Amino acid sequence: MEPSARPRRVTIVDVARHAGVSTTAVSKVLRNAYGASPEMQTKVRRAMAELGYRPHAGARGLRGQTYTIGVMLPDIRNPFFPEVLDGITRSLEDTEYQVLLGPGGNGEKAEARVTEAMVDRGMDGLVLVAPVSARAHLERVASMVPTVVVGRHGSSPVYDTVVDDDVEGASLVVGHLAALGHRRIAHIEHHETDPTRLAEMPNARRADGYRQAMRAHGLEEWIDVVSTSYTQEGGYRGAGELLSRPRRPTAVFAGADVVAMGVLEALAEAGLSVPGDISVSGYDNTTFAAFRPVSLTSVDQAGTEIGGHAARLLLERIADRNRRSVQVSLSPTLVPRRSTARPPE
Amino acid sequence: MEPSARPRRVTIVDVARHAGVSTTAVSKVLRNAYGASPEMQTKVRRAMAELGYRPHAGARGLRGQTYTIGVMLPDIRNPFFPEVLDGITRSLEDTEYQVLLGPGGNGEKAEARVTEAMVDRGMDGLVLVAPVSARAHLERVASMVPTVVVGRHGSSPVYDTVVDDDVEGASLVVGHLAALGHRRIAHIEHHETDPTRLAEMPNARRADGYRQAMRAHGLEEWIDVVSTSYTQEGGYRGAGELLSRPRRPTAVFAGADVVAMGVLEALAEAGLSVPGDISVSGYDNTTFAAFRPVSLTSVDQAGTEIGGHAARLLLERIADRNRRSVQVSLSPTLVPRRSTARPPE
DNA sequence: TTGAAAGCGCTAACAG
DNA sequence: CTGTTAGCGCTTTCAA
Repeated sequence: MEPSARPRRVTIVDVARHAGVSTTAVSKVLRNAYGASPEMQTKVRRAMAELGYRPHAGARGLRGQTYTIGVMLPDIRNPFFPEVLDGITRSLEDTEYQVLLGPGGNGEKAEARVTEAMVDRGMDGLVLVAPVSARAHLERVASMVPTVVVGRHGSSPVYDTVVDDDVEGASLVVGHLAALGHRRIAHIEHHETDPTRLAEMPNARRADGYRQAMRAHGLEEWIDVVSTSYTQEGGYRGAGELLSRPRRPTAVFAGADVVAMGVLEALAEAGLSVPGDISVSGYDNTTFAAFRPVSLTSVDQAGTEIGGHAARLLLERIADRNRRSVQVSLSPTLVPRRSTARPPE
Repeated sequence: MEPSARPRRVTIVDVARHAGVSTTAVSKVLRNAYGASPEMQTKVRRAMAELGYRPHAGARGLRGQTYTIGVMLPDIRNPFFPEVLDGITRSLEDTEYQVLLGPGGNGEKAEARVTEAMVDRGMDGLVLVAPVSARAHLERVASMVPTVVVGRHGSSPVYDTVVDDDVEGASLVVGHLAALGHRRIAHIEHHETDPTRLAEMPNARRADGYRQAMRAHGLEEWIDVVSTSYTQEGGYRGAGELLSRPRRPTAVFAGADVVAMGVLEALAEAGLSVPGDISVSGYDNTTFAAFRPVSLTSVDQAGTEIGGHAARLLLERIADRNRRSVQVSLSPTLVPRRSTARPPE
């Protein structure tokens, strides 16, 4: 292993020479393009194999495609996103496309940097997962490269969307708690100020769904929403606020599993038992929700399927850039666990 | 937003014409290369800004660099890796380099696909996190592009390594449990067959460290290692096996936090309390280890620093490809929580 | 069906 | 310090 041994890459020219054909021929075989006889095909393929040829994606991208799909994840830490990613990679593993991830970093600037970088690298298509960027930016990106937006409501003519029905998810939780006999059901939401995002972000939909469901169950007088953030700390603060109410809620619907963890922390400190004194539900059905000591009731979003749909839509759009935009909405399911039970007498 | 409005990209030629200079001049400014007067600089920069010019990474890569760093993560789900990633991106956010992730997918074939893809895309440097591939493959990759391997012991002349001292980590756990009064301390390890990997993989080091520490504490007669896998299910099976021993251990050192979750599951089913009946320790100090209902004693690996070192080493190696390889080893710390306590009388 | 030649956007080597 | 020129590896006309 000589550190200085840096052999020149095998190029299409080498393959052509080795096979005794033109570079054009090699290119055609490479792309499965029309106009290469079976004998030509086998000849070229043999040469490629013998030389260990690998096409240079950057060079291909200069004229054609890079065979690269970029996936922007806002937060690698959120255990829900890997599911989506799995769905995407699985749908793409039998294609020539390679998936590369961009760390979105939860902020408009970080997202802009990553999306620009992906465009600059000539990616053939983009999947943006739960982006927080302004819609104008999303549309600008989508106007340059085929794009599918995941986990954000609202439709655009230039990109496709895949979402899970957050209103329904919230309704499942409220329904579950109401059926157990709870009336004083509170909700902790992620605070959102930006007016355009307000309608499109899942967190806002969950809060809306909560309100709607409470009304549907005749519990409007108990509607109680605390605005913090979708973090453990947000859950902790939110729970603190709820515990200071004159009439405490008997159930807390946290907008995300991490939020629920903060709630559990606060309840434990206050000496309250779950679900004995208070029931708690999360959202996302993340890995740790299933862990024995946690056992958190949550809403499952079928991440794999979301990713699968996103990949399919993207391939379609790459094939036909002018086709009409599509919106896919999937239904969540409730996963009841030991953190929810009948309210105390 | 016309779906069909696809304006031609602004190129270096446009910038040159707009600024009234040569393309070479623009290229020099772009790269902060030597040989451009201050006036030239400002003129060109203005033109770039006015036209909204963005360099095409693929085209740049054809002659020079792509300004892209590829990071291969074996398993996005493992909450330890995001830490490493943070360290990398943070060290790189003030540079021109963009970080893109490749989903390694935990398998030699998947890893090969991703590393090849990164090489094909002309990436300037690679960080391979906890790769399972054969060393020969790692060296082949490293011989083509500057590479840093993270979380794998053993040194190579062609790539740098950054590891956390797993032997010491295991020793911390055993020391902690021994100090609490435990003697019958068992360990659940990840089963490893491949002989070359055996010496290099962190899991093997942890098991070794466990054995060494047990001896150092005069507890060799209680050495008890169960080989399963670093998964929740592996922990469940491992615990089941340990519970069937004639003399049950009073403490279980799981080689990873997920493994510990499986252990907790099995103990709960057996009606045993933690830490009342049995103490449990994990490894990695993942996010959920800190969650209130979990509160798992674990070993923290300073992932951010690991990532930071990896990025630094990579930049150094990109600057000087023939410099001697470097091995960095960091020290772990123990994070005691409520899952460990004195053994029952 | 095949191949020659031009060119994608940029950098490097070289002259001026 | 500046500009001209020749590629990088591939795809795409366009003739043959």
